[in-house]
Amino acid sequence: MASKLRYWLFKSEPSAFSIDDLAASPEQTALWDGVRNYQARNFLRDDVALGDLVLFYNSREEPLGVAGTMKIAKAGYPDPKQFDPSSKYFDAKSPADAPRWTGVDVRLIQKFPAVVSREQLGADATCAAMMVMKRGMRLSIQPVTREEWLAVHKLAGVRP
DNA sequence: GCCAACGTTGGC
DNA sequence: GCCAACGTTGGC
Repeated sequence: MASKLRYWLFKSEPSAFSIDDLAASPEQTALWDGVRNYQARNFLRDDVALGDLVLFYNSREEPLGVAGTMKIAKAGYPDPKQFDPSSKYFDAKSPADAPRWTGVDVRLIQKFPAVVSREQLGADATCAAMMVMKRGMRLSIQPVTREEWLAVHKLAGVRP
């Protein structure tokens, strides 16, 4: 029996990895790596499952907001960058036989016609309650509800 | 660029 | 195991 589909929000700085970068990736699929926060890692490792649906959120750089959607193409596996000394995400303390950090593969579903801004999100009763709208909530991998998923699509003017 | 909020580190 | 110092996140 299939497990219940979950909904998530992943943050990325567009200058590091944008939704256009994802669209330009082979098969519009890429490794979501570099998560170095334990709570976010636990979500990636334990809860994010194949087929789950994800909001792509532009963090720290304009245009802030939800740029589009993607789905999980491969569930959690060791983030290779933790073993790459040339990477800023290298972690010398991560044991090779028990990797500390997890990545997942994501595949583009759609880029929204325009980024759904924080102003739009804040003006919507459903979206305003999302974790990402809370001040000081820094978690880069967040669960969202089905209602929030649908409300963001309504604001974007597209079908889920 | 500012600064508040948060997570991690390290001395004790 | 506490907690101050420090580094990072992230909106403004």
